Amino acid sequence: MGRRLLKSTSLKELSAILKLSQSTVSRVINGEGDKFRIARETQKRVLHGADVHGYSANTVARSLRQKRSYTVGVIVPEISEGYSTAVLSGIEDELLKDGYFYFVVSHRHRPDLLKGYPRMMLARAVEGIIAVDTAIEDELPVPVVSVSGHRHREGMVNIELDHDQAAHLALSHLKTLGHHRIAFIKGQAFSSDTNRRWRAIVETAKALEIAIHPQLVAQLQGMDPGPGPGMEVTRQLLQTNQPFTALLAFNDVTAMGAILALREAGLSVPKDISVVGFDDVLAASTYNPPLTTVRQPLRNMGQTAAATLLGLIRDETSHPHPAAITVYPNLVVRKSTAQAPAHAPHATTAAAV
Amino acid sequence: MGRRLLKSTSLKELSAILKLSQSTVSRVINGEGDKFRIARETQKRVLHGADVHGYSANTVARSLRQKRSYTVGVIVPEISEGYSTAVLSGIEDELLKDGYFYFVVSHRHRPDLLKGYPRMMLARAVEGIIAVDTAIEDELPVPVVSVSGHRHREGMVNIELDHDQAAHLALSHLKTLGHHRIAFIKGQAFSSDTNRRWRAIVETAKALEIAIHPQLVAQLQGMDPGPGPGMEVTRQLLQTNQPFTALLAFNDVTAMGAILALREAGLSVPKDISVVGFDDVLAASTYNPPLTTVRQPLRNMGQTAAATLLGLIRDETSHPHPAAITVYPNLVVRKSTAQAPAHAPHATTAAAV
DNA sequence: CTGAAAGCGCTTACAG
DNA sequence: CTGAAAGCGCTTACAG
Repeated sequence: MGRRLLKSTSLKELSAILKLSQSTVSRVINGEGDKFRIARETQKRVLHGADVHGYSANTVARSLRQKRSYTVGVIVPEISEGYSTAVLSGIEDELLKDGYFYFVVSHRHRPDLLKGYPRMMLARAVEGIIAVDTAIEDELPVPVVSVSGHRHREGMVNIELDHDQAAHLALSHLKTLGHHRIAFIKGQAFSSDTNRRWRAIVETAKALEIAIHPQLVAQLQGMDPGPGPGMEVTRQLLQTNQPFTALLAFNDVTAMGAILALREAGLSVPKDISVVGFDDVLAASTYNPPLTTVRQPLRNMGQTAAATLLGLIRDETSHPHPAAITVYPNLVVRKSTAQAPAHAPHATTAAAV
Repeated sequence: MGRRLLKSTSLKELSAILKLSQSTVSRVINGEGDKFRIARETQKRVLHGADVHGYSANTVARSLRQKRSYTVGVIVPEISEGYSTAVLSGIEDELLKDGYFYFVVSHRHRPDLLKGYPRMMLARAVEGIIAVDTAIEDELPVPVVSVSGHRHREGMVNIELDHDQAAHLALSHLKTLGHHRIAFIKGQAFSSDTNRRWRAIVETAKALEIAIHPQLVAQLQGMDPGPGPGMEVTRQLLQTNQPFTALLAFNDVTAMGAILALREAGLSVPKDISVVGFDDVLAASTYNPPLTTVRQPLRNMGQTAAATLLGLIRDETSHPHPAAITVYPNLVVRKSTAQAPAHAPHATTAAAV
């Protein structure tokens, strides 16, 4: 008999049973009994009655009246992917312990969804939004916290990695190992980290006196969140015949794709070419070879984002908030990097390894 | 100035502007203009006005009135893990195109959360629940669809893999390659697939005349969703000194852990030992070696679960529903399996590869 | 074809 | 200390 919602006792019914007004019952249920100096005896009766009749307030009605939903929206590029899900899991930790729930939506870089989802979430009365690696264009009437967003805007705080330090970690590691000719794979244009990170690399390279050869700089194309684009672009890098002994990838998944392409060309990682990833997703440590990577504290970034958002939601007085909260990377050295070979290797004909 | 919700145009305001009643505007907005034979001209005006003033119905008010929330709850063991996220992404596909949103919670096998989350979601007025690889104990007042749940219960439908076919795919592949001594890694006791899958393996092995050696059967321990437990248990398998040439892992992540342990023991995959995984998570194809695995159509399972749940929610008359919907696996042959060696190899001292 | 009005289940000024 | 009543923003019988 298709009933939709649990037909539970209503406030009206419960107060009728208890012969009290809805106001009184409501106040007790919400823990405001003492505040309104409701007789202890009455409070006991109410609590007991609620228990016996299985009463709990209808959150939809409450939301409508209070104009609060205890719900936030989270928008991510893609749900089945290491980066977003690590952040999500941090968000969940923080939100649920404060009684908040969240909706997740993934836009997959489709412009219509990017535009529409924030509105849809707003129509769902979310009290705030967390945008993970996605730029929110519209000005929103609720606080938004973005993780790696890089769009500074009034009332929006950004959780971001210290990209300068990240670049320094990666490049000085490579320099120490004797690498001079380093190839770079930049992120797709739509990824909000792409520009910021590349700028940090350029500056750090200058500071460390590492030359960046334009022919050794490539950029990821297409929306595929898998290793495909990294593989593709590495093949192209190889075809230019510009020698290099190390490769710095935009992220771990790309690094994995690069390794695949390198191996396909008969090159060994790390013996011939060292590869450095970025993120430290779960799969990085079990990859073969295990990836040397710049670790982003993704889960922690999620927790920070959620805690910050909750703070903004609660903060009625809207002090000026920090525009950004910086988190720090660290270098995880594993097996995909090694001492530079004496001579830069050349791709041979494809050979299985 | 802590305002919580978008102070957007209300129905009242919009109808005042258009000089129409709320009823008329509401009907047009909800696509019932023709049904109520509202003049086409009027409909145009309404739609245009809504567009101009950015009106969209407050879903909280609508929910309260209709007693529907257009929201479902999804409960998963772990959010940052390949299996759940693949299913989630299928769920999202299906739900959002029908205007439903979903809450996600992950219980991490904590009994208090397993018990509490369904209730919390109910208080949030979810119209149904999808349980991914988790057994729901309580009888719920809303439809429940479970993905790999294996708890048949009144009014609950289970999306499940054809485990017999899965076992057949894996074992006959191995048999064809000449493997006779096969090691098995069963899932953790808490995973709902564990028993069902193992039973299928035992029966299929009998049918194919493949002997199962008790000493070559191990089981995953602990909650760690990563490759650790697989590695651990493979080391133990190796220590028994029982020869084997192939290993069938409970899932891909475990297979990756097993390969790590095998390599650590100086064994080559697939030359010495063939390894078969299960699931075909994203990382399986880029692993080294790329994993031969029994593919579960995870995303499709998520879509099916969502579509089924939506059907149950809509179906006022509650016909008897099928208790289970079966989906089919297929074998993805990659590089972690090969012809069995003439003699079962022995682990040597650890050697880096 | 369109509208006036009730009511979903709460919370919260306002009053006493 | 407690209650009567308004109102959150919709949808939907009911009426014409």
